[in-house]
Amino acid sequence: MTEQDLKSLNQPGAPERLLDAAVALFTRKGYHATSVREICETAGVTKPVLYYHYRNKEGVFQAMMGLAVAAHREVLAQVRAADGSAADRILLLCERVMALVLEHPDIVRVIDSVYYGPREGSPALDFESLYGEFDGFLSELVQEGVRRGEFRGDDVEATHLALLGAFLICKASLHINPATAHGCHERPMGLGDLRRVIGTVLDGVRAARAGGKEEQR
Amino acid sequence: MTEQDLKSLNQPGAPERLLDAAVALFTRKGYHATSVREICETAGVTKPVLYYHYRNKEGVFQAMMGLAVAAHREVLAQVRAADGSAADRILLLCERVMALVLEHPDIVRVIDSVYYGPREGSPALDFESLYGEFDGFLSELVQEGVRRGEFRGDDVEATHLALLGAFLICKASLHINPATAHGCHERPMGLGDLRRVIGTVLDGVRAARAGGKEEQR
DNA sequence: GTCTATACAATGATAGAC
DNA sequence: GTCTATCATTGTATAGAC
Repeated sequence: MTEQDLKSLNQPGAPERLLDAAVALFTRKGYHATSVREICETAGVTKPVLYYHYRNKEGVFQAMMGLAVAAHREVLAQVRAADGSAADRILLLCERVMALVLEHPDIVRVIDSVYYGPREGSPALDFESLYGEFDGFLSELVQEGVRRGEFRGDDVEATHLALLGAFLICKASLHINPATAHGCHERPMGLGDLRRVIGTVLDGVRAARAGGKEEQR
Repeated sequence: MTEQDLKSLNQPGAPERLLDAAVALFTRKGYHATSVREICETAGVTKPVLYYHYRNKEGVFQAMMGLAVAAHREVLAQVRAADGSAADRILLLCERVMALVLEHPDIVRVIDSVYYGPREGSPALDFESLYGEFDGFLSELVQEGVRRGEFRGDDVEATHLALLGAFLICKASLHINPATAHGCHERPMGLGDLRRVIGTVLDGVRAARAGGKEEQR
């Protein structure tokens, strides 16, 4: 191990420190309310250092997004390679993405706050690479389940949305403010909760073995 | 009709114009990024007028919240007074609240952006009076359904969360950015879509008449 | 209730030396 | 790559006249 490697392990360089500082501040104060000055002070560097490594404040945000998109893509690829029933794979997809979310709650909070935030003045967000790919894959899996006769096929879109909602409600628990926790979101949700909620929805769309509606195929 | 009434109908006073301008700007640019200067210019008044009628920028936001909470409370009271099966009342609750949401998309967008936004620097938000009361009522209705034998009672919390998720995913379509629409959210959802998604979840938790698990009662 | 005028801190960003 | 010094701009908020 060279001296260079050792240094980069124990003492992250300015770019890494800037990115960490930015994520922490974006989470706490939001993208707009976080000033370049604060990011630099937290990272222990001066402003021109930020403008040198990243183009500007949005550059820091986009660097963070790049990491998130890459990690998300990797998870999707893993699930695509897995086999099993449609229900198994839907559960696997949701679990894996949720695990990623729970691993990086700050980054997800920042991304969500931009997603649900205003359009003007916010950094560009590569929706398609995040929610879009997840959505699309989930939709494919539902259709596959219908083709295989696993699921009822009377309203594929509603099934897709109900599953997405189940995932969303668990992810939303990341945004709980402990000071004002309420109702269903008195505690953050874990993977176990996700499994139960997804399972409840899947139970409803499973093709009944005896009786019940049956269609196409 | 007095001259005063006529005036207030055709030419809303400074407070109303300020509130309308603020909601529009908060929606487009976000709470933090909207300046007092802009609100006043849009409303056609000068800054001291805003500081006179509302205490400051947050005062304008809280005035908007007050209207939203009042309207929401009224809807909940109407549904509480209604009768029917638990499933009927759950559907009614979701439909009525969704109708309110669709009536005031801008206000909901602003509230959501604060809910999902950062904690520091954001205006205080009376969660309990909005999501909290809705959550609590929905939970009561699910429990009522189990007591009556309408629903399976093996996982009341998961049922509650699945229903909440179904509502959430429909509401989330308000945040679609037409420029970057993706997957399931290519079009905004309407009341018909909500009914289908809620219906799909309800189908899954309904106590089977013949076969299937049956419990407590 | 509404105005003009202003105080004063903080912002994103850069020039130019080292 | 990193620094010091500085820029123009915008932010919230108020004093005091009418």
